[in-house]
Amino acid sequence: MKSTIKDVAKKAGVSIATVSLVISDNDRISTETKKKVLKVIKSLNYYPSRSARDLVSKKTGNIGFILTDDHFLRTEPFYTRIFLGSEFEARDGNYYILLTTVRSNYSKNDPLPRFVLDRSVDGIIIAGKVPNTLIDRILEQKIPIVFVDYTTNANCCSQILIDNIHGGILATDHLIELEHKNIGFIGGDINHPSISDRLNGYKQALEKAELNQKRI
Amino acid sequence: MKSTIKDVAKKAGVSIATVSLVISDNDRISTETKKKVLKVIKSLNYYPSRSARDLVSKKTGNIGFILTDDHFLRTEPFYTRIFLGSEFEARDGNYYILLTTVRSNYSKNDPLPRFVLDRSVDGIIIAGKVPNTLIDRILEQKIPIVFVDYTTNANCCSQILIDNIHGGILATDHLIELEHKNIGFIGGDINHPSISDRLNGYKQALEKAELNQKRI
DNA sequence: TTGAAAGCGTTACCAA
DNA sequence: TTGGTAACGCTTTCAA
Repeated sequence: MKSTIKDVAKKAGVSIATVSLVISDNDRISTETKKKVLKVIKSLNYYPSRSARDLVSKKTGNIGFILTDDHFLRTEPFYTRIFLGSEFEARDGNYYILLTTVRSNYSKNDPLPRFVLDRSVDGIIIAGKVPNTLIDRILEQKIPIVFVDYTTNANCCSQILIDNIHGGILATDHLIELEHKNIGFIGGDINHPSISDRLNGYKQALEKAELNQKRI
Repeated sequence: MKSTIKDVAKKAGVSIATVSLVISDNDRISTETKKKVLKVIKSLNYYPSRSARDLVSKKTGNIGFILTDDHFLRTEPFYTRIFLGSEFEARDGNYYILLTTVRSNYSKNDPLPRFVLDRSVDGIIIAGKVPNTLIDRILEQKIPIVFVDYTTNANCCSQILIDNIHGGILATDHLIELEHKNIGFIGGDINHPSISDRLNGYKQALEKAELNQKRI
């Protein structure tokens, strides 16, 4: 049976309030009691119940992570890496990540991710391009969003972006320096800001070099 | 502000007990009240609080998912697919998946995944080969495990396996039928049951065909 | 520095 | 068929 804060309190001979304070590392607890309680906690292998804690603190301790299924299944595990990185950081902050994929052709009638419906997350990370309808509907729910590698005109949210324009310039410049004359551009979904930015950088570099440009 | 079961009860003119019964679709509620309550629920955009629910029901509504980081980051998104599939099914059952990766060289001193420490999951899925130390330590905590594409001698748990031996036979047979004479075998970690099984199938097929075998 | 007790939003039991 | 209420495990005032 999992031990509760009561068990700890009883065994340590203090009140549950004290135990709670020790757990939150409150400074108005004497070093002595703190030490004592801590020892009992360890001996009982006690961990606070997340649900009880969440219930009173009105937090969920979860962060939602949304990407489209095709992004996630890409052979190039770019988004998988971002997901993993998020998980690492979340762990540090004592958060869990709830991942869900949505169809890239998400439509108005598709249901919202469950964690937004039942408010199981304190905030949401959106990685890569997702349908705008979805974003709007989440925004309606007043859940904070952070974008990674995607930008939307809604200037609602923090965005973590790559300098794709500069990347495009650098890549193209490199080829120009090698004295290549016919430099093409292969991109994916041109509607994705990252791709169009790279194309942009590519064009800028070419213009600067006054070369012909060819687009594949 | 998120509405609670109390708000629903008040607006519907019933007790919270009744609302709770309606939510769990209990049959001893008259169709009439049920309809009424359901309408209020919708109008209030009410969703039960997960933490409150978990607290009393002593469930977490979460399933842990463990794999090693290198498995997850593989270019071939095999395990990513398994993860996604699990997520789909979990969704159906109103569960969330908590994913965590562990280092493939997990050692005794590394911490257990947080969700096992604080018991944030009702059960765990382990995909692919993970260190045995880890498995043992989870088992100690009496958390149910299901293995996917990995088997351990501990016959503690359900296991979902691929018939790799037969797969190895099929592949080798195919090449034999094409009259190839020098058939090699390229595998990954030979300690992974899946790989050694395939090698096994390969050998069996060769023996049956009385060919020389070569191993790369 | 510590403790008592209210309250968080549910579920489940027992009455009505 | 419905309602009252204890209980879940914790945090957080307010007192002591």
